[in-house]
Amino acid sequence: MDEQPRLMHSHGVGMAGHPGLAQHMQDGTGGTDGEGRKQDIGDILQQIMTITDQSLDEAQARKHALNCHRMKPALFNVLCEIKEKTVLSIRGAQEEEPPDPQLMRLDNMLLAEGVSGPEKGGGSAAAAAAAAAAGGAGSDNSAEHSDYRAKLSQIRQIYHTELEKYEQACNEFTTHVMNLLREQSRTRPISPKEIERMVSIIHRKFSSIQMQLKQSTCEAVMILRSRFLDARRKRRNFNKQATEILNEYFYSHLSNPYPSEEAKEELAKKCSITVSQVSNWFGNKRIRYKKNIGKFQEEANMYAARTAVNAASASAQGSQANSPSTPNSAGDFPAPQPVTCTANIQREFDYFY
DNA sequence: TTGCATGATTTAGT
DNA sequence: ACTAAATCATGCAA
Repeated sequence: MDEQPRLMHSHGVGMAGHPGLAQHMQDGTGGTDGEGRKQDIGDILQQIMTITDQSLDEAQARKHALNCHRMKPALFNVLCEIKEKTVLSIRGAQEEEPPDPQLMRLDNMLLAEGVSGPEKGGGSAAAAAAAAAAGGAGSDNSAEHSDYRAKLSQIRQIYHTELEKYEQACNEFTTHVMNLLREQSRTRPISPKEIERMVSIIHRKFSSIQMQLKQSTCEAVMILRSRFLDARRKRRNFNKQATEILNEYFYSHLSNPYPSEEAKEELAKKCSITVSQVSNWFGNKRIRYKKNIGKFQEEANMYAARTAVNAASASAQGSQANSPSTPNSAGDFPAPQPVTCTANIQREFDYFY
C-alpha cells in the first residue's frame, strides 16, 4: 500500500528535481561523435550519483508548493472539465449496463444446484431434489448419490476457491489502481468521478472473468448430473413385489388397463415408486402386451388365476371381491393355467382395442 | 460378450 | 394432459 506512492514520489522527484537530466539524454543521443556521447553519459551518471537526500527534499518541497498554489484547484477543475468533455464522454455513454441476463441465469442455476448457496444444507437438499426428480425408488438413494454429492462438493469447493481468488485479485488490483490514480491526481487532472469510473470498469472486467468461472462450473455440474442422475443411466428394475402388484392390476383390468389418478397413486404407494413411474410402467406394459400378446400369455394366465383365487377367498371370507388390485401378500402360490381364462382376458383386451 | 428385458424419455397425435 | 409408439440406455442372465 505504501510501496506504490513512494515509488511514484521518487519518480516524480527525478523529473522535477533534475529537469536537466532529460535534456542531457536527448542531447546525448543526438550527438554523433562517440567521445562526446561517452562524456554525456558520464555526466548523466555523475548527476545520478549526486542526487542527494537534500535534492530529493528540495523537489518534494517544490512539488508541495505547486500543490498548494492558490490557482491549483481551479486549474485542476478546468483540466478535468476539458478531459470530461473529450475522452470520458465516450466512456460515459456505455456506463449504465443492465444486469447481464446470462450471468443471472448462471447465478440462478448455481444457486439451484447448491453450488453457490449456503454450505451443506443447500447442496444435499438440491441433491435430494434432483434424486426425487430422477424418480429414484428410494431404496439405495443415499448410497447412490454419495458419490455424486462428493463430486458436487468438490466442484463447489473449487468454485469457491477460485471465486475468492478472483475477488481478492480484483480488490487488490482496484486498490492498486485507486492509489495510483489518487497519487496521479495530484499532478494530473484525474477527478474522483473518473477514479470511480475506472473502478467500475475494472469490476466489469473481473466480473466477465467470473462469468467464465461460473459458466465452466455450470458445465461441470451439468456433466456430473447427466453422469450420475440421468434416470436412464441409473435405471433399476423395480423389485419383484412391485412388479407383481403392477401386473396384478394390469391383468385384472385388461379390459381397461388405464388406472385412474387415484389408482395410480395407490399403486405408487404400494410399490414405493412415483406416480409417473406407475404411468411409465403401464404405458410400457400396454404397448408391449399389445405388440406380442402371445409372449405374455403365460403371465396373463398366472395373474388371472391368482386374481380368481383372491376373489374366491375374499368372497369366502364375506368381504367384497371388487378389489382385484389388492395383491396376494403370499408371494408365490402354484398357478394353474386356466386356458379359458386367458381367452377371456384376451377377448376383453381385444374389445378394448 | 451378447441378446433380451425393462424403465425412462422423446415424439406426435388427440 | 394423456397416450401410443419409437427409441434410448441400462440390467442381467446365458
